[in-house]
Amino acid sequence: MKRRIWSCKARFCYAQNSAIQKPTLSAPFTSTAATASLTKSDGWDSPWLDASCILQDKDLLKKGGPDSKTGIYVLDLIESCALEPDRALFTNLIKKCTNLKRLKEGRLVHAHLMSCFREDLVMNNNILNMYAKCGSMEEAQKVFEEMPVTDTVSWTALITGYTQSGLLEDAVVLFPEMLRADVKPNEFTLSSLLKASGTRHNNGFGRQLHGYCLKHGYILNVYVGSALVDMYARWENIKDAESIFNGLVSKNEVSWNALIAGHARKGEGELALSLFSRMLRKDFKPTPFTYSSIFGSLSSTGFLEQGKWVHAHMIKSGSQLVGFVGNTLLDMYAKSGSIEDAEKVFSRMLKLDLVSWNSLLKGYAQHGRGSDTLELFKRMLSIGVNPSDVTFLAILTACSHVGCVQEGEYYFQLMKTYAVEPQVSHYVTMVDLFGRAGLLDQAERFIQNMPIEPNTAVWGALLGACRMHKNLELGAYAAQRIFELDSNDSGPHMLLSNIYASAGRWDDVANVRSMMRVNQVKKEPAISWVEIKNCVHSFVANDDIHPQREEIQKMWEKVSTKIKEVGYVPDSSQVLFYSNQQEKEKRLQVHSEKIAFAFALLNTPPGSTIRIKKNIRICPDCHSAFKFASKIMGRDIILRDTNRFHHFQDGSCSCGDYW
DNA sequence: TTTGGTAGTT
Repeated sequence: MKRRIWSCKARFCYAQNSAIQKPTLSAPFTSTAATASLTKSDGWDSPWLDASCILQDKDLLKKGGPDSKTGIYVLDLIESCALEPDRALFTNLIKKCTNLKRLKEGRLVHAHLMSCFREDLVMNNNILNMYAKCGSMEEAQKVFEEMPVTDTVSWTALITGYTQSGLLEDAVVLFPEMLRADVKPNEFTLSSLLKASGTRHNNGFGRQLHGYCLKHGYILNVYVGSALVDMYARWENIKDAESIFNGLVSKNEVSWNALIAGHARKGEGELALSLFSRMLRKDFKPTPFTYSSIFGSLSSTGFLEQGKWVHAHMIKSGSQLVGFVGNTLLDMYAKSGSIEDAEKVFSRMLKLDLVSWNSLLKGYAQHGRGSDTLELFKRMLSIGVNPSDVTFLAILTACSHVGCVQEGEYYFQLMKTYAVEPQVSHYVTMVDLFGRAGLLDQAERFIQNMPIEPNTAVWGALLGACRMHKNLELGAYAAQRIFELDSNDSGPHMLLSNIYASAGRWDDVANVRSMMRVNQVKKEPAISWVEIKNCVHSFVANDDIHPQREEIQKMWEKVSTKIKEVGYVPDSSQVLFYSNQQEKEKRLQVHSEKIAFAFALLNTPPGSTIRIKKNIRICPDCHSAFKFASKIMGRDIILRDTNRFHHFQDGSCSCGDYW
């Protein structure tokens, strides 16, 4: 073994130093000068280490050999190649470097190759592909430019390299150049170019490619077909994606996955799910990509039953809880309000990565499980996982959610220790933390001292806190800062209007409302969803077209009477969206989540948990009403609003009123 | 005798 290391060290130095000549065993293996020059010229830490690592890296030896064809190890391959250049062995070796993404070793093999296969088209294509796959596009381009002859494979390898490195423009410009050089693209070239086009904003080129594929019959190829479906789906043009998909002569799992992912990205969970069922009926087997898309699409809708059904399907089909599927499943459970299921997934995952830790941390934080968040964070640090900006956002959210101001400040400082630069979202959370705890002045000072320019979200956090603590003056100031930056958002207008309303300043309320009319600010309707027996029902405030309208009305009146008896006082602000006192008396607004709650009471068995989702932030009045209702009606209520969960149980809420 | 398409936590 020792002999091999030394002899190879010598040859590697030689290879780098004088690549043109044929390598031989008589190379100067003790040449420290050669080693030194390598260190300088190539920027390697130690060429000796790089050379020997190919021999000592058990992983490489295990993965790389013994070779299935020749039965010899990578190590032997290098030796044999150096002694007697052999086409098949060299090809094998460069392919191994490509597959294992071993750029440094690949360079060494390249240096050996230059002496004997300089003019060889296929060998050059192999080398070009190695650099492209290892992500070194400069070297790939250089090899390409120095090749005496190029063919479709060379161009394709280069295009694919640029596409996979995210250098889309570089990939795309090669297509006309290729045609000018009279080299014909094939199905490999086209599928790669279509992939690049899918992530570009310019649709014109993609459509031209589509035309080219139709004209030359490439549409029959399953790779080209799937890439076309994917391209249109990424442009959010699901209609065209679907019609191409339906017209495909040959389809496989990837074609289905491309379309399902298209629906998933648009948050169309039900459509994604119906495609999933169609896929099963046609005897296609879902892959990890399918499950990942489906779980992702269901987590954006936030409902549980259908997600559980797909999870059960995955278990039955024998699919392992691998990598990214585990993470999307965990995230789905956390976002659907079942943090217990998210914990189970976390504990059963074969391999945890940073995303897994962050997902559960975020889940805990959003569910108001402050101490669980911090304990998990400590566990994560103790096993040496490096926290990211996402990790710290979850930690700060947890602190804000449970009102731990000092801890929040501590963790904000801790970010420096881990060299994590605070983003604007971290500042927003800190303002939220101070604001919810009623430390409004401190929140304002924090904003004034920010090293980056505060945006509308930062001022919005302060405005929200002012609404909560009924601070008129500071609220108006924060709102003003927001209107300077963006005068079209309805959220801050409504918050400001509510602040004035709760103080009885009707003139100011009217002013804000007229300002909204002048600026043509439209309020998004508040919608609440509730899932009952696999079916999602949606409600808006003052819903008066629902078939069960009267029963719902009666049920809410019953609940409302009961909770008023034990101390619930409706906040007057809930009716202040109306412009005057008269209108207020004419119509009493019942918020959409209350209607959804009454509907769920009518349609679910006693004792079962009610899960509601709302598209905007829950108001203090509803928060208080649900606390009372959970006790009086004996129901657990899990309510998800814009970014957090409120778990109402026996008269209290998981967020400890830091809503 | 080398080149291709599908998922993504804040």
